[in-house]
Amino acid sequence: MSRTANKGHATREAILDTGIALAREVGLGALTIGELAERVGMSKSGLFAHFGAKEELQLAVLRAAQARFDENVSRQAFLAPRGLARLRELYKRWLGWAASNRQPGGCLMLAAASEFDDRPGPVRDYLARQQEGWLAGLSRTVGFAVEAGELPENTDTEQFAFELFGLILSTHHHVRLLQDERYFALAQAGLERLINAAPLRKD
Amino acid sequence: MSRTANKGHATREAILDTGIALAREVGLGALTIGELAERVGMSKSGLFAHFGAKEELQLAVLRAAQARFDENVSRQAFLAPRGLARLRELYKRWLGWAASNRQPGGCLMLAAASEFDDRPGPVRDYLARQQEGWLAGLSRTVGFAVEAGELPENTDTEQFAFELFGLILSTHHHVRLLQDERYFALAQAGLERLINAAPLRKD
DNA sequence: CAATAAAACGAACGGTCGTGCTATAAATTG
DNA sequence: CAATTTATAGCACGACCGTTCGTTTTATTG
Repeated sequence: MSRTANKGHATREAILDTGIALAREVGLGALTIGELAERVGMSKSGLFAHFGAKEELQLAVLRAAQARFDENVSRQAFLAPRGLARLRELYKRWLGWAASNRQPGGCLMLAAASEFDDRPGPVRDYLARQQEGWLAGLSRTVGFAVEAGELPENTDTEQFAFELFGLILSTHHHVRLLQDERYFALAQAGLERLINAAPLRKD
Repeated sequence: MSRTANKGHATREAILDTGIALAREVGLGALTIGELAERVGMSKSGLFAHFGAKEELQLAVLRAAQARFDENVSRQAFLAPRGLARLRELYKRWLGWAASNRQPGGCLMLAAASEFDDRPGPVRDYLARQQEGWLAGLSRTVGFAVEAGELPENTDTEQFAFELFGLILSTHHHVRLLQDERYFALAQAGLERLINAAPLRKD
């Protein structure tokens, strides 16, 4: 028996697919097994058996969402050459992912982080670890632009990444809450200002 | 009978006080009447009678939190003279309010906005209207610094406010999720960069 | 095809949810 | 103090929660 070709794996994938969508709508904490089972078209207990606990379902949904993010944002952006080109591509795809109003719910990871940042446990731990990794990757991407001579030698890459993250968050917040796509232009202007007046190390 | 000296008003205030704290911990959507009643020390139905509906309780909690925010941030900052002094004071108090790890839960309005930005209804409407007002006030505060000659004449005040908001959000996100107060320094550096390299209007 | 393992189901559990209703206790008023 | 309004409590409701368990259906294997 191959590891991926069994029935269980297939339905599990379908559950996670719908689970991501549902969690986006109601929040990861408010995701309920009954509602999810109904959307998938199976019984509550049948679905439950795949995870054994609500928390495991939440973690599985987060991991699945993370995988989709990596595919659509990180991996695609890494096809662009190191430097500003890659940074711009990453920012563009990240913005589209996080703040797109196309489908309801915005970015699941951002919403979950806001929801769980005060609830100790595996979910919070997962989100924190993932955030650390993402921030480190961002700094590295900025660093490549420095190495390429496209940003000042003494650019503070961590500060740059921190502010870049703020631009994404502000766009996410305003686009989603105020339903005004005009804020995408401000996000773009913010990136250009970061590039043209990059934060420098103090030393 | 005076309007404020009756018993009902007093307990209602106590309920909202505890309600803010509880909503910070579990989220506004997950705030339950039973748990809140227990914390306040009264019966579920007794508490419920004050609001008549869960949604009214949520709105009342939000309004109460808003009032506290206005007192501690806006009103205090407006004691400083117009210009960069007021802007810095506002930023400092805002940061302290939103990202302080002193008491659990962070900023209720930010958390609620993230939670309800996809759930149409009175709560969402309230948050959106409040956000519009706050953003307009921010722009005005930046504008005073322009009028005072402390920022370039053609400063884009909306862009400035948008990016300022991003710095707060990024600090909130990182301080709360990663439990690292080091990010307050990045927030400060971000403000200085905004002031020293302010975004300019394109025209 | 038969034997076996995996997956899904249905019913039930103790709890908690928001929300009525009715009665009692407390505060306010004349 | 008595009358009356206001605030609180108690109880019950239907609905849904996460979880368990035994059974039945469906896949996989030899």
